[in-house]
Amino acid sequence: MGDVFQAIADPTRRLILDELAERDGQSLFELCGRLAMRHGVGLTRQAISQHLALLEDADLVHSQRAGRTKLHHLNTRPLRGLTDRWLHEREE
Amino acid sequence: MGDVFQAIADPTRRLILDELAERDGQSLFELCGRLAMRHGVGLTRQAISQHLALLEDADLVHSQRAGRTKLHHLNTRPLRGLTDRWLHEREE
DNA sequence: AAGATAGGCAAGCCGTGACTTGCATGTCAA
DNA sequence: TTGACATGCAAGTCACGGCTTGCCTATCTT
Repeated sequence: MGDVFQAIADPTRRLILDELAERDGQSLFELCGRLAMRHGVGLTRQAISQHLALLEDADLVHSQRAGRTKLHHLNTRPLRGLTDRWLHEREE
Repeated sequence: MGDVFQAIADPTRRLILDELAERDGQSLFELCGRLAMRHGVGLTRQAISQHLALLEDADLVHSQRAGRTKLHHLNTRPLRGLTDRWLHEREE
């Protein structure tokens, strides 16, 4: 299981999470298109694919195959309480 | 101003934040010692110093000079609501 | 003033991460 | 079955990040 902190360290990966938060269950091609149109991302399909693999490894994205396409779903559970480790200390 | 996500991506920097959360206002030498003793960090003083500079650049650490020593203080404000960007979308 | 202490600056090494290119695999339509 | 479409795999390039080494500056003590 990959490191969540490292997964969200990359700006492109944060944009991917943004996109999935707005429209869940997108395919790889769909994501490439929308990232290019709406966020000015000029990356290759493979680049996005590798980012998705890393996000999956960090359990931030779940995938589900549907024929020859692969739908990607956002999983926000690893994000909940991520920073509590430091915020809670200040409340005492 | 540096990127907060990138700042907390490094495990050593997260340990530094842990240390400052537990005991605020430590000097560089103090941090080096406690990181070595309590967390098994075997890094040079310069390495820790560079991590601190990056944390300061991300506004996660404030520093204050006291004579020839420099005290470091944790600033958790940039951490508050860091992940709301994705968590809020799911609540609608 | 001189030595010791706390920290800063700069250059260099080295591994890793981001990205591309090229080819292979699998699935759907005609 | 054949061609087009969606994705996966692997190798290679390239730049950046983390770390070290060496030297310099500033402050306190005696």
